[in-house]
Amino acid sequence: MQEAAANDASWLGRFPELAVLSQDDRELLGERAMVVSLPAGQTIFAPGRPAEQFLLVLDGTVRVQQSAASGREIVLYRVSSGESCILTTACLLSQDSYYAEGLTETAVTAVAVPRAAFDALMARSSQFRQFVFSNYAQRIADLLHVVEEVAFERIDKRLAQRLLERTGENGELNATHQDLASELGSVREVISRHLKEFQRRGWIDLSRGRIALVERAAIARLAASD
Amino acid sequence: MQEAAANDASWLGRFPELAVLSQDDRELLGERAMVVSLPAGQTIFAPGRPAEQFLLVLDGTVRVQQSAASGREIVLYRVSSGESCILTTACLLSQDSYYAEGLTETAVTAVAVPRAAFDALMARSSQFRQFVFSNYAQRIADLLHVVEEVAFERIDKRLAQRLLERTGENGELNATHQDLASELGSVREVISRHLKEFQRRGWIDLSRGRIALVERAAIARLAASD
DNA sequence: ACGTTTTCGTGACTAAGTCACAGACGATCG
DNA sequence: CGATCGTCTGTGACTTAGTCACGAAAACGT
Repeated sequence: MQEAAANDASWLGRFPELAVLSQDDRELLGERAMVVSLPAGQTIFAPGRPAEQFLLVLDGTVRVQQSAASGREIVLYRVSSGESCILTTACLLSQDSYYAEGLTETAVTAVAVPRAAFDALMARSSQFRQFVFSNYAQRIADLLHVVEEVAFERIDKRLAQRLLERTGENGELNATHQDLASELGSVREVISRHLKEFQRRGWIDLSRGRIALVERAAIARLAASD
Repeated sequence: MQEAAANDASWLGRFPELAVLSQDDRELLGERAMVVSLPAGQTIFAPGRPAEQFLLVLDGTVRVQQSAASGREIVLYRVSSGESCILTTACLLSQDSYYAEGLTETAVTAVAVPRAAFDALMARSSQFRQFVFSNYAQRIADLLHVVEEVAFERIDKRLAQRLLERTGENGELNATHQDLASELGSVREVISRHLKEFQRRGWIDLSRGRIALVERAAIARLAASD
């Protein structure tokens, strides 16, 4: 059995884009980065709190959302295994931080790269820069997608998309109507009425805090409708 | 009178954050970057078109917007003197580009930094990296702001904000109702009705393609209302 | 002056969000 | 087990936003 060194960097295997780093660069990450574990439901960044490290998620998911003063919320994107929190890091470094916050949705293990090591890698590795920029690009694309949906798409279509995205193998989803409303930046009443209508059409099965897909194909059709 | 060298970099004065670059780095920019002029109304980037250079705007403004299949549009942000187009550069480098496009709103002069020089500077100058990241942060903050507004704010308030933002000294704005609708991701009829109501209250003066603010204070009150 | 194009106005309708309140479910505790 | 309590869901009445269809008015060129 192989023993893991203190500065083990075997987690690098989770990030294919980092596999191309030089031996030196990998060693730097192994030495300076720390694997951290976080429980579910923890706020890992929020407005006003400076972000002092670059996080790479190994397991679990982090939900990044925006909350309005009214209490309404909208999910911007999720960071899951093999992805990074780069965007919000930079965002929170800026002076006027906007109201975005990150929450662990499940228990999360992540690699924390200290600011100094991050900067050193940006300086010496073009592959690392490539990794960082493509991460940025992905997140920006996610944000543009949110803008597009919220500005131009119907709520029933967006709801159908979320139901498909967020149900597991078994076709079930444990979420309240309010949870779904917060995903989409809408309100409970509207979501309840659409869910009711989906149920009336026999597409889903509703019970308290749980939704089961019955006619996945019909939902997919609505989700893909122009 | 001082003669400008072919590799003049006097434009660097427009970017205070780049003033701290070393002499070497400034020379690199002077040698490799090119000042370009673009007419108004030109598409400078669009989905599918690869972005092969990093643009720094010297004069004029670039409007970055998103267009839906339905024809509806929304302005994401504007890039003006002393700012850069960094965000969309990275975004368009990514594989699945979303529908964001950049248009020169006025005639624009800009500095184009080729990809290779950009990469070299990212490698050797921490100040340049700082500049790039703070530019990213600003744009991301802009996008989050758009999400917040479009998801949670009333259209009359957003319209009032835009009227204030986009009127000049003289309190006038040359724009059609459709133009304003495209700013906000809304539709002409809705904007027309709100403008009509503003006029009825004596806040503005309407004529074809032109809006004049009469009661700026009242509009500002609506724009700032919770 | 005439027809053309663009911009603007409006009514009738559908969709989304707000407000207020009632009922229903599920956990917990005597 | 049955009563109680917090959370979740259902619903009606209303406001705001967006859609559709059409027509009128203003600028423009010839």
